[in-house]
Amino acid sequence: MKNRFKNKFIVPDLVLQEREGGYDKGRDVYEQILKSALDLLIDQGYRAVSMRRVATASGVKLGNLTYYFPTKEDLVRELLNAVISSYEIEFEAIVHEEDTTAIHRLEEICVLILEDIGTKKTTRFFPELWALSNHDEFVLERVQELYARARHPMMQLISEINPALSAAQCETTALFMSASMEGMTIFAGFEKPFADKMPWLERLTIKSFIDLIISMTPEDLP
Amino acid sequence: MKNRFKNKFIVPDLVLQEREGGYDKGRDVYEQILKSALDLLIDQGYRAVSMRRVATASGVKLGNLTYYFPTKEDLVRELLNAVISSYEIEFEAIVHEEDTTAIHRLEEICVLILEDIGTKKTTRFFPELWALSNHDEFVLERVQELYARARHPMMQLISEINPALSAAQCETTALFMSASMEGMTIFAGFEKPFADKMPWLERLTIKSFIDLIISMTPEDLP
DNA sequence: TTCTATATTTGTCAAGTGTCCTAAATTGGT
DNA sequence: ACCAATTTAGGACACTTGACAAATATAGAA
Repeated sequence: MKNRFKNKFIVPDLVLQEREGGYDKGRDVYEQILKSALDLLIDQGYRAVSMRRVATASGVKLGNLTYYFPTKEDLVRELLNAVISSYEIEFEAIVHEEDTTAIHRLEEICVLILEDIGTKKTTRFFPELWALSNHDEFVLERVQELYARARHPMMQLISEINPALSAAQCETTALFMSASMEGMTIFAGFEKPFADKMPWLERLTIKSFIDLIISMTPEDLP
Repeated sequence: MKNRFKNKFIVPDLVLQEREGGYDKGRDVYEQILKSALDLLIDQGYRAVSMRRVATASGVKLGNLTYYFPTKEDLVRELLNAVISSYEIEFEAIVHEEDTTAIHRLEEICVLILEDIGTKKTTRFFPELWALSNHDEFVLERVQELYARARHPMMQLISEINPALSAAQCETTALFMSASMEGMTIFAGFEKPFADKMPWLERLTIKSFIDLIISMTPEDLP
């Protein structure tokens, strides 16, 4: 339990891959640019993410911004990569906690995901990704890769809870669970109309997921 | 069953409220503009919906477009209204089918929603709405109003299946179900990586929903 | 036909967009 | 202090955007 809190504070909003050359100041500015771009995206949406706005928001001149990110596409891709990486690291941290029963761990994962959905960052960021992914192959692949990594620990636990299920069946079940939880972003995410109902949605989610996994027979799925 | 097909063909993509004055040709152009704007939104995303693109796509001069829609906001609001209205009409049609058991009707509603999610129009349109609703109060309210209408028939059937549940409990359960299904847009929607898995997601959805409703006790929710 | 409401065209405006280029300033190791 | 690599600043280009105005054309009832 303490670890969860720890993770929430340790994992930053952005995780950037180290550059090769460059001075120290350059890396600071690089990070500040992405941070400002993320703030802009979260607070005002993708429309507000223009080279000039990112420049002024990060206290950098436009010409200098194009030095770090020659094209807007470069900027956006690096931003998405950095943000998505932060989630991947967060999930990685959960996988390495092995203390209680499979059911309890699965419950913990669901709670963590659903509480993350209530976050401003997640509520604002992911719908933008979903919209972008409809017309941008790169975004689609990157997002689906993230979700695939999130499903992985769930699959293992599902298999552990109900060993009668095949790998494919566990995969489909994890997909169902993940999709089911993501959908709550729109209704009970940050400042959404049913944000106050999230605790009850969590209970329903866990109850129905556990019941489903336990009661599922190999005949229910191929 | 035949009615479902019938509805799919009868309900148009756009439902526009009748104007007061104006010539016949004016109404045709008005409709053509919204149709082109929708195509643009679906095929290329919200970024592509500019006054000029809509004008050329609909074969109308820019000046003439601003005659029908003085501002872009007017155009977008009318477009959303027209599209969302079409879904509301679709749901209205389902409510008035009263033939079989409550469980069977609930299953039918879920199947219809999930199959609609596989549609190109729905897969492309709603994520744009979700993203817009994060920074546009009008869009948020309009979308939530649509979902509220969609939950209404579900609530009634839930109450019929498990009469022990209170109205608030039915409401929360319907919210859970709706959110759960909407989330599948991102994974198994039109041309999404798991679009071929949709039939199995449907089975899991229905099984888990029915099991949840039946097994739920008044102590599970407030 | 005549006439008015309706529809259409053409052109313009200021503001914003992404991208590029060149010169200057700064950094940090030698 | 020197110097090359790195960072910054400023300006410019071609283009798109939303909004507006004035002139013209068309519809359809009188």
